[in-house]
Amino acid sequence: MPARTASTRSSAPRVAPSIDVVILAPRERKLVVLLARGPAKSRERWQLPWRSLKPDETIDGEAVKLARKTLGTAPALVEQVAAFGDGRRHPSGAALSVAFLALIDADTSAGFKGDASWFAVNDLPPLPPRQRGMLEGVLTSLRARLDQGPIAFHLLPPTFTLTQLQEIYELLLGRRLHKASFRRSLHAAWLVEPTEEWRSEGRGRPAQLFRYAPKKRRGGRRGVRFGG
Amino acid sequence: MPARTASTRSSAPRVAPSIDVVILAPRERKLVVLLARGPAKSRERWQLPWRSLKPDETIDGEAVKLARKTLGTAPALVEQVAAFGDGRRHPSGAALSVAFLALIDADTSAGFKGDASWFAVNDLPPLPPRQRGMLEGVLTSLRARLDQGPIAFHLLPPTFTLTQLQEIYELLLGRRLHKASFRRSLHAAWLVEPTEEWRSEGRGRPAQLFRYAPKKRRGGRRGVRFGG
DNA sequence: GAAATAGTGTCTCTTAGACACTATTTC
DNA sequence: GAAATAGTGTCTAAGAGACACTATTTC
Repeated sequence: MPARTASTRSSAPRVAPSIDVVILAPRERKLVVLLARGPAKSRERWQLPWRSLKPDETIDGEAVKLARKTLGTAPALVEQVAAFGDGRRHPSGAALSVAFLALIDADTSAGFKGDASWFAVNDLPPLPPRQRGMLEGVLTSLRARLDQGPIAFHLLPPTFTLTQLQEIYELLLGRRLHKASFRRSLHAAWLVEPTEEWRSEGRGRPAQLFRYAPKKRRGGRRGVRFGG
Repeated sequence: MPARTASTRSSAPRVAPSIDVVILAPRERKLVVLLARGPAKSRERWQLPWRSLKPDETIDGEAVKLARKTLGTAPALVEQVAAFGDGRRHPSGAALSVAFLALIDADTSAGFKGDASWFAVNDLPPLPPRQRGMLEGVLTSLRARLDQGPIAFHLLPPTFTLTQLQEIYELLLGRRLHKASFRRSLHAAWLVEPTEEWRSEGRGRPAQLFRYAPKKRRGGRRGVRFGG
């Protein structure tokens, strides 16, 4: 394992890796992502928020700072997804970019005022090619991790109705879920607890508000899934 | 989104990101990882195989080359896991390292001759701290992805017995599985097909050999899992 | 025949999904 | 009362795990 010196034989200049954040929120039954305006010289008008990594910085720390700076608030969750070092173009010119997922709830995102704008993930403006791939990768990873941990709760305010929670799952999974079955599974997982409050939203019976409150009761895993 | 120039305000020198591979194989009911000797000056005698990324290189391409060079053969699978840019020490001195998983079957790994050596993942020599974290991360990710796709098959030769397959799953999951249930699930997933061959391994009834042959019959997804 | 390993049939229990219902609100 | 939304009870079907069995080999 030779300890390579940082020689620059190659034609391309050495550029520090970039950190890119995909900031997501639910909005009117759509997933929306926060995009920032690119500099005037850039080919694409909109870009994922990014910055270059300097030596001595940790990627997770810088990703949190970048998300907070773009958003004006701290997101409910910031998590690394993957590195992208294909040959595709990135505004930084870096050979390597690290994609981060950040989640924020609808209420907080609605209060957002800043340079950046929200776009539905199904209806996006052109993005630099590598960022396009990063966004796809983040969404795929988000769906895959949905059943691994309680990430969906980060897209909701502290208290929420069970219908809201189910809508988040339906949004992320892209399919309808069975109401009674969804609630039974939720009950069995001991992830939420009811509050004393009820919310009346227009006509129809008011819904009880719940809060995320995981109990330690972890049932033994069952079965082996052979995913295609 | 300022397009930063590669200024070097910081005290630390700019070092290109590293690419590190975790090459795994099954061996006598243990998972083993291939470690290379570090250079004389390095603190740890053994290291994950790594190299520095040069501009214009794609990380996936270079990871495959690195795995092939270390192993002498092409691994059955090479897949990116995550970037590690915590402050921990890496032999390259890089601020950022990208971890790759590589899998190879027992037969091929047994034929390996080279500078590197195999170590059981439960009984490892000291590694550079960041590499230690990378190895843990790769193993965690491998377990999590087991039910997402048929990665376990990459740890087996082209034909194998169902008992071998089950042992791989038990190795990766760290728990015993129920034989009849395992086979029923496997049958339902249409992932393997029997060959005409049978293998007699010492005493006991010979086992039929199977090969990996996924059929497109994908049943509709069921259920929502609320992972803790 | 004993020991060892491969492979299967049946029962039970859990749970996802369907269906149909009750409950509580606004209009 | 009609419409709309929240929440529940029961049945069914799939599948995971236990148990016990049969099958085929070596010694």
